[in-house]
Amino acid sequence: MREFGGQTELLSPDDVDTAAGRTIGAVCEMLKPEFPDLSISKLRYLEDQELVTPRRTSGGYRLYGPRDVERLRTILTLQRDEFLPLKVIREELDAMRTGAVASAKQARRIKRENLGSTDAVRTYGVAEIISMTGADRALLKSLEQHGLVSPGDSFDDTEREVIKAAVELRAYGLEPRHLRTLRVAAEREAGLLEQVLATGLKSPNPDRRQEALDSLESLAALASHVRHLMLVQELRQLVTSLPSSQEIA
Amino acid sequence: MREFGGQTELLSPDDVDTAAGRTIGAVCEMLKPEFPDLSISKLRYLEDQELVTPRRTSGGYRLYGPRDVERLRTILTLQRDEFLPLKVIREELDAMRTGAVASAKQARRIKRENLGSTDAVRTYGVAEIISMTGADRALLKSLEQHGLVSPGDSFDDTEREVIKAAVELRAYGLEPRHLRTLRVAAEREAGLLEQVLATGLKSPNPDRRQEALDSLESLAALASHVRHLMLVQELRQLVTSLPSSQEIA
DNA sequence: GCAGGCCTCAAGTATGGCTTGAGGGTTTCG
DNA sequence: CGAAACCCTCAAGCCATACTTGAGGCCTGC
Repeated sequence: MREFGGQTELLSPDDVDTAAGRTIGAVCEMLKPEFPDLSISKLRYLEDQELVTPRRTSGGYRLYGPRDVERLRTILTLQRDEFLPLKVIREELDAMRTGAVASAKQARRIKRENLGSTDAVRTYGVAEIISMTGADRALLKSLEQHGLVSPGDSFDDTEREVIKAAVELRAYGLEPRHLRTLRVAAEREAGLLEQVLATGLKSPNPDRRQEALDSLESLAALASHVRHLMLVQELRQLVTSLPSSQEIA
Repeated sequence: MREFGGQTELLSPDDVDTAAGRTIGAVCEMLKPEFPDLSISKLRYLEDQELVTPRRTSGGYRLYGPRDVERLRTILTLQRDEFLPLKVIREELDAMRTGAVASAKQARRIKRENLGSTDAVRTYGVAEIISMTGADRALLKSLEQHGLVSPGDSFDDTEREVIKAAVELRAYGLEPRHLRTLRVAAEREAGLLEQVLATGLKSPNPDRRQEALDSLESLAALASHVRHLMLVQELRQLVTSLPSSQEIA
């Protein structure tokens, strides 16, 4: 009873006897605290939908290894927190090299926003953008001066979003000059990614370029994810170091 | 025929005659290019679900003002790109002061991850984390040295995510030392936000503190959104400045 | 060797997100 | 003023997604 050559799975003290994998019931129990409405039938359903494919015993019992469990966790999180339909989850998970990654969402977002065929770029005039976003001329000017939107009197969809956000941020007292920080950060991040893929991106071979481009999307998604996590950590620390934040519980 | 005292709406040359608002059919036509499966009945349905509430003519016709249209755009985008159910879209939109914002998603994410009651913090040991993420000891050490995870032999959920991402990033050649950039960026961003809310966060008055905390979430969401947009801009620029990226179209 | 757990497969259910249709008023434009 | 085009409400229907239930039966471990 140990004939799996696969991964020796580095047993931690408390799962020595589950080294072969867990049964469906065990997995269900295990994940229930985190996902209370998980059920055995749901686990079976997820397999039916090809979201996980646990090994089987010779008798036909499902055996979930640590990776399967981890993948399940990802799936259930994506479903619960991001509301992604199972079909989309499957696609995104399949699209990534390793089955892991909870940053799948970011990837899709960047993909859609990035090189989406240059023809679909609607632009807006000043008056139009003002009525759409609630900005005023001074704000536009200021955003332009701080490099958050490109100079000129026409704006694309991304810029419209930036402006909309800037309007809201101003309500909190954040001015365009504060936002420069964000721009600088983005520049650095882009630089980092470019550096990694520089050779591929500049290759005269279109296939290699396309490949580098695809990687760029994955990389950007992952990097964004990490940065998001870092921010969360920072904020948490900031918050927990407050006087007494007890009486809200 | 001009008796709406509401907003004078800064007419741009091409919508002088729609200053009073657009009829349902006009709105539908207008948004169709962007959202091809939009229909009149869907627009009515969205009102039924209380996602938009256009004004009415005395005869009962719906009249959509620019803000309504913008809100619709937000709703439809959230639905199409983020797969959010209408109920959630409504809640998030309602929760924001201004009806605008496409960064609603980020807000939810940060909210959930942030101060989520300190008791639910499962932690993982080294062996466990290695089997879950596929990391090795050297990577863990390196992440620790570069400040991406806290020192010690136990990891929380956020750290698990960071490690998982780091494993993937390494496959692209990005090492922990590169990721320091991200950490620094996050620190600055957090600093920025703290600065804005400093007084509120340190207030002895719990109500004010809670208020500041709520603001912090909104702010973090908006800032993340802006930073994301900046990154997209950078990447787009990076990509379009390539040799000839034509033959993919 | 049997209790408790697991298997498949087919059918049923709940919810979300619309569409359709009947019956009837409103606007616009010549 | 009148007709064509457009819009209204409300009730019912429809389709997909995401499961659950149940019948009939095999697996595994004490």
